[in-house]
Amino acid sequence: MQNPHVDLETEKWHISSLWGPMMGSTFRGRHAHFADDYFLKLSCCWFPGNFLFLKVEPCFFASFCSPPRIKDEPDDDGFYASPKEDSKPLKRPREDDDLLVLTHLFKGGGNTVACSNKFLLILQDSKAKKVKSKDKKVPEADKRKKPKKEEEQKWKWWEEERYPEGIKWKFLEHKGPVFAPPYEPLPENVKFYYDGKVMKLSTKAEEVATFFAKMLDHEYTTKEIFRKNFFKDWRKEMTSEEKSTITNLSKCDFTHMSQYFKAQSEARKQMSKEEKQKIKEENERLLKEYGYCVMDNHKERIANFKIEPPGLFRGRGNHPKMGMLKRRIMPEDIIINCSKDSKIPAPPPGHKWKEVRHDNKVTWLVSWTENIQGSIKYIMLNPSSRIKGEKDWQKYETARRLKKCVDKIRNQYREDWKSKEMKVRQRAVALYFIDKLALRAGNEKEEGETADTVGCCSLRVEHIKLHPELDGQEYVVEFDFLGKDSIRYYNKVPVEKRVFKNLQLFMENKQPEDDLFDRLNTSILNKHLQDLMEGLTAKVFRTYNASITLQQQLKELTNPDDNIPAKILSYNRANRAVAILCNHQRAPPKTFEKSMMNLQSKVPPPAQLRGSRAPSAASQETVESKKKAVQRIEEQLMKLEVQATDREENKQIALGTSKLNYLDPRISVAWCKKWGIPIEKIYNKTQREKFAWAIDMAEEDYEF
DNA sequence: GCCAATACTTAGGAAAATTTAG
DNA sequence: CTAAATTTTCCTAAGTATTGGC
Repeated sequence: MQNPHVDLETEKWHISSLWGPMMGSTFRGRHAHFADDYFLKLSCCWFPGNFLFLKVEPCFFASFCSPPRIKDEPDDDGFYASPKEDSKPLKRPREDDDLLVLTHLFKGGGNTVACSNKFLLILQDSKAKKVKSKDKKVPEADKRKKPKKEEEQKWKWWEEERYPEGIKWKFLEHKGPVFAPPYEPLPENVKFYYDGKVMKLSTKAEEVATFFAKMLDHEYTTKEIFRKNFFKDWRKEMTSEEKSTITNLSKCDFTHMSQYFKAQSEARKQMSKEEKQKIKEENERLLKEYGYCVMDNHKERIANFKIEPPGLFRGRGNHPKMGMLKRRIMPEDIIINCSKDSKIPAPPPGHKWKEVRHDNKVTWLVSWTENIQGSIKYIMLNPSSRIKGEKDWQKYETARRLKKCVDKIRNQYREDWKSKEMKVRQRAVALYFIDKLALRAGNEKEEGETADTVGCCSLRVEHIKLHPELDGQEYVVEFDFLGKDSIRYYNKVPVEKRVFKNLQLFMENKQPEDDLFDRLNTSILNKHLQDLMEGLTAKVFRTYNASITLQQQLKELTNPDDNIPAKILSYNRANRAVAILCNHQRAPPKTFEKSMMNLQSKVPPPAQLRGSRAPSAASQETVESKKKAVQRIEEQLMKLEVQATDREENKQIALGTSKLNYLDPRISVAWCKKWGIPIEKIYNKTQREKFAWAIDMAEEDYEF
């Protein structure tokens, strides 16, 4: 189908016999009954440029989904099959070259703009826009109902066949990134002082100075490294006169600038409703125009379509580069990735892209090189997109394959503790830590380029202490190190004697700053894991242990007799067990104590409960209503107590990270179905979008 | 085997939005 | 209504893992 102009004549009989149901009830559904054994899938979506497409695609009813493909993943492995289909599941073909796609205007015989082989038959007509704008106005009156239509139109990519290994898409079109707004010079009356005297800065120097001024309240602007890095980079932006005048950061007075920004942000808060509305609308317009792309016939949300604005770099923890200037990204820095046959995004007037490439082996739309670490940054799709969702699903399938062989692997590494080879022993002990404690792999990092943090393979002697006996336990290892994001990992763990002895051996004749596993790195470890199971890497253990823990904990903690809030507390506790395992911490909220007090004060005093109990003399009706009142209050009390407990236990623990990245969502979905918990109690809107695949496919008997 | 480059996932905190309390 | 509390979203840093060239 190379010819982009599709002759519709031959298809006419399809259309005419379809038209009635299509415009009628079946328009709202996904499948139109066309003949006894034949269905047409209808779907509709908006494209940039404001066209509504209605897509018509033949399909067999029983053709449901395929599991995510992992190289040679056995087919018997935990995929979801349609309940209607027990024998070999037919895979619904990917929407592809020979699709027939029509706008709803076809009937009217609009202006035909047939499109490329893989794409669409577009019928462009002013009516399309009319319908669109009408649609847009409706929500004003009917905002609450709006989601219904959208929900029904959601594309179930998980019911479709996957692409061959390595190919990420066939068609990709987008509008390019949104750049940071240009610098707006300060008003004349906002002054910068050097050595007590007013000094007018050049625009470039002033811009960088504002970055510092905006951070003045932060503790890190007092740090030696921050100030040194900042000052060095700031001077690069100065004119030669400025450079010769401004030689000492301590003589710089940014306070006036800082006050100005505070006033600005205060003013922003005080803005009228209309002004706020205007800003909101502008953001929505931006999102609508740049926030989506078309990837393989579907409009998909982009995660980060805005280019990171310039500013001062502040890494996490004790970062050697804190305070450095993160430079402004220009179109000339940008590499665009899209299809050859797509409309290539235009660079801003007077500018050029660094490069436009057409690489469908990668998922990113835009990339640039950042100047602090020299690393590449990408614009990619939202977690709700097919390309991210498929990968996520696959991740959990890999973890489930590990479940099947984890016992074997555990036996293996226990054997390896006795190996003659030092390398093998180190590998086995490291793997034991990764498995038991859910430690991260621990790649090597370039010294002096980043904060000093470690993972398993990069642990140093100074990070552990060995206690032959501690608090009545034998062979205790005390871990104390900074992990990812400089979050402290502190744990005292009793280990098996062999592990303990091995650790003693590894530490012999070493300095505190020497590597604990000097014969090991992540690449050696992962190569070994690859031999044990296809697709196995160190991080799969984290996923596996997190998910299996959630499943076990849910089984253990859920009390069938509990009401919904109590069951949710159990869920959160199971989630919490995982977060603790993965060491997902957070700074306790600033208002924690106070909000805890507030909660306590809301608990109705016991007197209220007792007082509600009616004396026996009361009429039957009164007794009943009083009883109900008591019940209501008790329920309320219970809810508050549960809430208080939950919050207290959660003080320093972040549940979000594990929920989003480590827990197979099908476990949660199944649990909700089993106990009649609405999914909204567990997942918010974003999370439901990300996990749409799991919500759609998992039944209550799902086993991880 | 080693290194640099690349691509992609995971992470906590800040800011914005929404909800609740007063 | 306003303000405070809480939740959600945004932001982008910081990890993991693979690959390809030597």
